[in-house]
Amino acid sequence: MSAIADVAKLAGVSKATASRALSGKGYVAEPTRLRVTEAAAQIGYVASPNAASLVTGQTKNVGVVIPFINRWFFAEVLEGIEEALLDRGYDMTLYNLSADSPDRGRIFEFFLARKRFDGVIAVGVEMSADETARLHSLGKPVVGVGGPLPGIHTIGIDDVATARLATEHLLRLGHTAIVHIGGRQAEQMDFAVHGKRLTGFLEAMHAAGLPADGVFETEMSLPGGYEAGLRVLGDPRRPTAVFAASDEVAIGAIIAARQLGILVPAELSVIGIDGHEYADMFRLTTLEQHPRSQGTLAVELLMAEVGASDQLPTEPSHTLIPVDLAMRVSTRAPGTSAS
Amino acid sequence: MSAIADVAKLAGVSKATASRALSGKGYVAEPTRLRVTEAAAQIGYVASPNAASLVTGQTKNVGVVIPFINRWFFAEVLEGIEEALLDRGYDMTLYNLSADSPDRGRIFEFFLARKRFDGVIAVGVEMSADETARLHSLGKPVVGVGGPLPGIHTIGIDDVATARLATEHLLRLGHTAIVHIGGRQAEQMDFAVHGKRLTGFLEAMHAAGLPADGVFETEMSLPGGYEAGLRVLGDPRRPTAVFAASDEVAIGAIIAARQLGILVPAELSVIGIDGHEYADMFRLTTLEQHPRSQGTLAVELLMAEVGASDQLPTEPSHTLIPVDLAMRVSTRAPGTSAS
DNA sequence: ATGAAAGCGCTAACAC
DNA sequence: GTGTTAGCGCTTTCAT
Repeated sequence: MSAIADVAKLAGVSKATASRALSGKGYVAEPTRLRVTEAAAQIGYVASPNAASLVTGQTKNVGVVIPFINRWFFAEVLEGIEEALLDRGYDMTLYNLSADSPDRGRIFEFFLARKRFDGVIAVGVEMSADETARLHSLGKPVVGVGGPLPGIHTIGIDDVATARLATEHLLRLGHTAIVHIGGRQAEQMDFAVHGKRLTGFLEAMHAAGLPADGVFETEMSLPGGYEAGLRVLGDPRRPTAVFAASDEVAIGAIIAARQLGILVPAELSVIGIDGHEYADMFRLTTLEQHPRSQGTLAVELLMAEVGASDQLPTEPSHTLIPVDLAMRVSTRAPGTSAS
Repeated sequence: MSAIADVAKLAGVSKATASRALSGKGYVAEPTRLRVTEAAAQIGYVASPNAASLVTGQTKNVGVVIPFINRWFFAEVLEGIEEALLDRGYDMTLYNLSADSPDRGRIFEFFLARKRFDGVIAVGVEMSADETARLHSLGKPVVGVGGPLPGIHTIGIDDVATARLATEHLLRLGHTAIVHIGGRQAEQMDFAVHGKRLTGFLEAMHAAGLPADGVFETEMSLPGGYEAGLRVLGDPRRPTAVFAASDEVAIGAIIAARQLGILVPAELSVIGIDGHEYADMFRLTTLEQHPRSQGTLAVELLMAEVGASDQLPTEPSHTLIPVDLAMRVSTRAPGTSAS
């Protein structure tokens, strides 16, 4: 006998009434509702989401596709999503989609095709037209975090503008020997993040009439920043400031600087992008991009679409998260020491 | 019409045969099987796991309960689990169970009660007798990572022994002024990890006939290690070696050391526990505890139980992951400089 | 080796 | 307001 039948019997009502009482949908007399909820509590009844999904089509589950778990920005977005989802009674199913792994195909063709979710959040995943089409054909809403994606609602920062902002901050302090350490252009992340941040840097330098020949490529990670930092700063004609394409790269570079006996920020200003919680510790200036809130916002966007699935789809938009210079600014004018 | 009915019609067989052909269970003539799989491929058929679960009770989904996503050890375990699960065609549903948040109750009483999974992996979560009982009553296998849990299979490292090993390594190098930086005893993590690692330290110091009064408590994180590092190393009578209760604390301490102009490892040896991938960069000696493999192993254990659910339950065991001194040893004898 | 029919646990029409 | 009935899409006896 189905579980809800037990509840119904115990409360002396029909399954239908029990269902209505428990789900809050449809008319149920208050005393009846009470008897049912009590009966449910007594047996410890929890509805089988499978059975419910089968008939309603709603799964109370959201799929998240993400390329990394163990990278600060992504982990943070994930925590934001998870918390927001939990609040709404949703489960989160995680698909760790390594950039160009052979699993990518399987995830789209098999895992996602199972439609175990009411919607999908793609974090930092640039989907091909084919992939978005496939997702759309499932008839489930999709939102993206990280960059514009044709046909779906997305949020993210303006990478070019952010990079320009960071560079301009250094310029404003009087730095002229500025170097950019960024991800390798040959191994772009999705949404060409490496390229966009480089572009912003170049734009700012050109606008200031400065040569922009100080561009160093490395892996977009802490060890990558470290490695590049050693290269950049080992040279006696080293720059007075570094704009790193991510906080992780920036921190790696700072570690390298200290390794070489260079004081940060007294002898070298470093600025990154992310608003990393460790920035203070490393004396790092960073631009705040609120990864946690990006996760929360993505959930809100998705929920709006989940609820309004029968409405006309609104024009897909790309919402830009405002990026601001974090309070913990510790960059200095060149040659300046203590604050 | 149900999707499998479409496949069946296209292949000219009954739903039952189509199901058998697709699932591989039951007798199907080879040519028939072929016709069915082709038909399925043609329509792009993927079985609805909801409907299947409803009748089989199998969900092809595993729930993971974990206190942090954004901490290196946990993120790494998670990636290991996710990969192993994906290989087996399983989905992973994540429950981010913050230590003592009010959500904890909700997760056990509501989310987990929904039984959307064939099993649960609890990572670094010490469950109360009540909680394990509740989980058991769902009739789904559970395995734990991090410490022994009564009644279920678990894996983890021997925290006391590992801490002793780390301390002994420093003693063997000739250090006598050794300090322990660990998590606050008042805010234990689950499984009393802080306490156990402290115990191992004290045991080794006592065995060596040394006073063990150098114990500093802080938050078990990178900033925590930094803060404690400043305290410990600011004192002119500073130690020659630090045993940190985790790599994150160790790295924080090293950052503090460099901030204070102390060279690591030339002037200060630091040892941690985790086998953190960033250890090299920080010149950190660390004990390898293979977090990724712990995730993989947990999945293997769980799968064994999922498959053999009708067998007699084997006696729950706690498997100790061997911990070894990572190759990247850079600790030094006191007062020693370059290698 | 294949098909017909029952039913997993629930919700949604539709009657009353 | 409440009960009756008919499925949701699949797997699984049980016949054949």
